[in-house]
Amino acid sequence: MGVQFECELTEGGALLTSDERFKKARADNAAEAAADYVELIQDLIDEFGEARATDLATHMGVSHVTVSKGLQRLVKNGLVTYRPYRSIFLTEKGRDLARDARERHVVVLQFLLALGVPNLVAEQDAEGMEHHLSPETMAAFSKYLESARAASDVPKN
Amino acid sequence: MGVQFECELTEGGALLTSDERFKKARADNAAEAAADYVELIQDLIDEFGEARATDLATHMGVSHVTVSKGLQRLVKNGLVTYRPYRSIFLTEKGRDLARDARERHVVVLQFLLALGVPNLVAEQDAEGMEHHLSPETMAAFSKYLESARAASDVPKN
DNA sequence: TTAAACATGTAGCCTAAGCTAAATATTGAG
DNA sequence: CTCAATATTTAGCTTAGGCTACATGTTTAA
Ligand SMILES: [Mn+2]
Ligand SMILES: [Mn+2]
Ligand SMILES: [Mn+2]
Ligand SMILES: [Mn+2]
Repeated sequence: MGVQFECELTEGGALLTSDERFKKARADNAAEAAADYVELIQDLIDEFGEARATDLATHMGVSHVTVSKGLQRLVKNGLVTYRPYRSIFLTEKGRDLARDARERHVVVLQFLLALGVPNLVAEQDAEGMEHHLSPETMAAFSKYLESARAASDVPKN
Repeated sequence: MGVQFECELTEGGALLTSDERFKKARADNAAEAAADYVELIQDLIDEFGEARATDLATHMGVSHVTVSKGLQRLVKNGLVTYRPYRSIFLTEKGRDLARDARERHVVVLQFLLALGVPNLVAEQDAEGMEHHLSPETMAAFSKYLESARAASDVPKN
């Protein structure tokens, strides 16, 4: 499986590549829910000391039933532990994913703001984009962010 | 339905917003497949004069069965027409969506390249990101692209 | 003109994510 | 201590998007 038919180098350098891009995008989509869950769980823990299913439902705009099933999936995937009617904990793996998710979220958001995108819109776009950024693109965003800060932040010197 | 509980303005300007972001991201994900289909169909028509189901399967890296069902959904949503064993056509609505999808694809890709992201990676990230950009962010990307071009393209003057 | 190769469709299965309605567990006021 | 409010789970349904195996239609080369 994988690149079975190289690239179809369409002379014009046009867009006729192979399946890889699409597969990657689909995989990213599948991982999206998990990342959003653990990120939010960590946020709730940081702000309120604990995360409960109801809070997740409220903040994600889904029913509590959806959250319940979602949590069962997270447990199955080793990202979360919890006992019925108790608060939710992240596993080591869950915390790692949450940290990564938060990092992305912040970088993407700051980047969009630096580009001049209005706050609310930037929040929305970041929520979707954050799941589709390679390390290289993350690095490029960060780099831009730094130079943008350098240019405006310290007009001294 | 919608913003039922305004924003929970967490003093620190932190990330405790409400459900809207997540809902939008989910909707964008749902629309993603359709956009990718019509974009690819238009690309194939432009390059080869027609689009067939097999080609779609090959290029998207899914089985022909998945494409068959996908096409039925597209028909149901008024984006495509086709007769069994014949080539695939976009409706007016389908062409509009394809045009929009291509525009986004190009802008996002060019933007990432301008930021210094390597070609292959940029292709991949663009394939996912392109579905999560508001008009505002698109505009910001375009603007950046123009200024970047102005800075390097015409060193004269 | 017919058989093989190729393209498309159908049957039937799966998982993720969503939902409502209904059952059950926990918490908290009186 | 008990009953109501709140939280959680379960049952059972939906749609999108995948899949394999198999059936059927179309093209093409002998
Ligand atoms: Mn997100
Ligand atoms: Mn996020
Ligand atoms: Mn795409
Ligand atoms: Mn695209």
